[in-house]
This record gives sequence, structure tokens and C-alpha cells, in this order.
Amino acid sequence: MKNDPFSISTPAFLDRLAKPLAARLIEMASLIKYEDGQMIHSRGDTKQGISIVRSGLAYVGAYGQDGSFVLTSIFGPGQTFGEFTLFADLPRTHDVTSVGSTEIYQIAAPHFMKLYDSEPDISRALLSCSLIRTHLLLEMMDAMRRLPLNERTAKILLIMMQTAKDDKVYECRQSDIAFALGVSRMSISKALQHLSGLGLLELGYGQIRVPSPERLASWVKVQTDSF
Amino acid sequence: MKNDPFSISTPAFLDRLAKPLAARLIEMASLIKYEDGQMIHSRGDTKQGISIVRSGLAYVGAYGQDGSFVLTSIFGPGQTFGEFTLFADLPRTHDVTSVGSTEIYQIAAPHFMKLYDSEPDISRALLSCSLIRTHLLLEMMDAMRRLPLNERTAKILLIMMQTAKDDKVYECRQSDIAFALGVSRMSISKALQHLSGLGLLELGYGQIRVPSPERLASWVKVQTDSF
DNA sequence: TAATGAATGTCAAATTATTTACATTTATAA
DNA sequence: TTATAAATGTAAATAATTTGACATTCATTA
Repeated sequence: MKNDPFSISTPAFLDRLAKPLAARLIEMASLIKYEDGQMIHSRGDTKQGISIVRSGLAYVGAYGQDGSFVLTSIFGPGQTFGEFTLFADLPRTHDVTSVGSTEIYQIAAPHFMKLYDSEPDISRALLSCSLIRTHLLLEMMDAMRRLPLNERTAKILLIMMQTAKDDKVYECRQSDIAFALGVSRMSISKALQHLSGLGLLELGYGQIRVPSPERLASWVKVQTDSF
Repeated sequence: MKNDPFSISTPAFLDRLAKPLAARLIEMASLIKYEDGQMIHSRGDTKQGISIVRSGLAYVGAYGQDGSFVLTSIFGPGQTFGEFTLFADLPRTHDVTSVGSTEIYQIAAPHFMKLYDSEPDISRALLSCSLIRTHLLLEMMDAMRRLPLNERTAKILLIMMQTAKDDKVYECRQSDIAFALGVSRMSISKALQHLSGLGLLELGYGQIRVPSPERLASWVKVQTDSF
């Protein structure tokens, strides 16, 4: 899976810190390198600390007994995970593995909390990321609960596109969208074709072009408001 | 709607502060009283500030053009909302209305941020609430995407029950659960009856008894792991 | 430039969920 | 203690979604 709604649009924690502060934070971190597919954290671990992705990707999820992996979130450069262990005081609830060659800054709880307490900007950045994430999750959840598949698809597409590199071309496989929405690839295929038939988007191989995100958004809005 | 998964299990911000600090926070707040159904905040408002429920309930959602209200979250005593305006620096994304006679502490951004910067415990409490909330949302989302209705129903029930007053009796209407899961009341009724048939729960008028939450949880686990 | 694998498109049967319209049960208030 | 409203239960018809089995298109690399 290349894409996932949870990785998208979640702001990068590190980018929200002023350069000097970010530097101080990095200074106290140990940089750890992982090959593809290595375990970064395991479910049940009680060691507290925060992790920041320097390069590569971290997949957060849970391994089933049969070895399958259920993906929950994806974090890329600048994004952070593990705050949960610091502030909720619970063992890790997920397994985290590297995808591709990945570098992670690890900061143990005591070090991090010391800086945290003296620099309010850190908590502001963390809160900002967390709250934006919550907001996106609520939006997605709402779409999943209330909207028919066509509208739901359009909405998710808009959410996912918010931080696409190219404004109008979103690179993803239909099966990624299907998983994100919890429906089959078939259903998504149909929904995308429906939207395509309305001229709201153009389907390609591994990509979706949205000629006018504004038009798609206003279509969603019109449809949505009638429910 | 009496119950909602979003109101449940979200810890109360105020309870996570030491008494003296909570008192200082309350001191700088204005206590505002609302009758049933009054508007507390409107979507689009740019005035920044945080709100803490003293008594009553605050419904967060959005009014459609036709006057219908789509519920997103419910907050009760001790819970807080509006942090989004402080840390994400965006206009309000939702309408907030009172349900029943409701008292809300309102604290304007400048006052609050001053205390915030000098007392790291405030950000800790906020982060803790926000992160737990994120975690619950991810769990719910995962259930919605991956599990068949019977399992999904059981799982949501477990999540919703986590902070029920009585450990084993959960007071709610089946239609609340239906809305929370985004399915029809009929489907939920069937799912609940299925679970009831397995002896995992007992259905009553406006309530659901779970004789052994552990047994329900382990049933969910067994079912879940086979996907 | 074939050959291969990955992604998408199509179809019908089977499953699952919704809708509609009532019936029944339970709580609340007159 | 009735009435009344609220919540739950039942069942059949309809709609939406999934499944599985292929066909087709596109990209990659041998």
C-alpha cells in the first residue's frame, strides 16, 4: 500500500517548530537506521519515548496471529509517533515497522519531557498535529457513516489530495482508496467511474486527475447538504 | 440522541489537572449559562478561545441548509472543546449548541495561552485527552472498515462501554448505536440479537447488559484475528 | 520489444444491508 | 390505571455490496 488517508494531511511535527528549537530536539535524539521491514516498536512495549521520522516511512498497525498486518497509520519525514506513550501513560498499542530504508530519531521520555516543560512551543506543535489529525479523522468518519459511496469516495479523495504533491494529480491505486474506505475495489471502481462520467475526474493507471478540485468540492457539498 | 461514541471514553480535561491548577483556570474564565438548544459557537467564527463544560451537554456538529443537525461529538462536564481554534489557527469548523440547561466556562485565547505557557501540566492534560481521543477514533475507524457488522457491533459496544457508569449495563438506544456505526436500526437490531443468541449480551428496553465484558472481548478477538 | 506483473474493467451470482410497514413491548405522564 | 409515546421486534421486497473469475490495459525490465 503506497497511500493511506492517515498519512496524508497530517502535518509534520518537525516543520511546525522553529529551526533552532528543532535543532535542539534533534541534538538530544539518537538516530537509528532500519532496513526495510524491520520492527521499530512492538505492541506491549512499556518503554516510553517519542520517535520522529528523518527519512523513509514508518507503518503503524498490528500483526494478527496469522502474520497479517493491519495498517492504521503511515508516518513520513518530519512526522512523529509514540507521543501516546508519553502522555497517556499506556504501553504501546501498535506495532511499528520500517518501509524501505528508514531513519528514525528516538528520544527517551525523560530527555524529551525536560525540553517539553521548558519550551511551550513543543507542546503547541504536538497539539496542533494531534488536533488536526482528530479533525480529519472526524471528517472521514462522518463521511463513512453518512454519505453514499459516490459522495464518500469524492470526499475522501478531496481529503487525501490536500497534500498531494501535484495539486490536480493524485497518485494512488484504486485498491488503496478501497481499503481506506473499507469497501471492495469493485465498488470504488464503480464510484470513480460514476464521478468520471460526471466530468469531475479523469482516471488513469495508478493515478487520478482532478481537473478542478473546487468543482469536485462543490459537487460534494451540494450532494451532502441534501442528506 | 442520548449517547454517542465520541462523548464516551473521552477523558475529562478538567479532571486531569491538579485541583489548584484547575481552580486557577476556572478563575480566569467567564461562566456562561445557556438554555436548552442555544447556540454556543457558530461555524466560521474566528474568535479564539477554549470552552469547558461545567454542567449540561454541548453538541458539536453542523447544521445543514434544511435545518437538520449532523452530530459529530458530545461533550459533558469537565470536557473541553475549542482547542482547535487555539492551536490550529483556523475558524470554527462546527456549530456547538447546548442540550438542556448548560453552563460553560469560556476562556479567551490570550488569557488561556498565558497560563498555558507557564504551566506545562495544562498542555499535558490537553495532549492526553486529544491523544486518547485519536486512539479511540482509530479503533472505531478500523472496526468500521474491516469487521462484519456483528463483530463491529460488539467492538463498538466494548468501546462505548469503557466508561459506562455501571460496568455491565450500558444505557442506550439501539438507534444510537446504529447512528454511531452508520447503519440502519434494523441491521443493528439483528446484530444485537445475534450476539444475544450467542449469550454474549442481554437486550433490554433502552439498555444492553453485558454479563461478561471479558467474554465479549475475547469473542471479538477470536473473530477479528481470523480476518 | 517481448514478456511479465501490476492495475483496472466487466460480469453474474451470492451475500449483506436497507426500506417499509406493522406488531409488540416497555416506560412515562395524564 | 389508562393513554400515549418511545423503543424494540418481525418480515418481505428492494437495493447495495461483495466475491470470484476473467479480460484488458498499462508500465517495467529482461
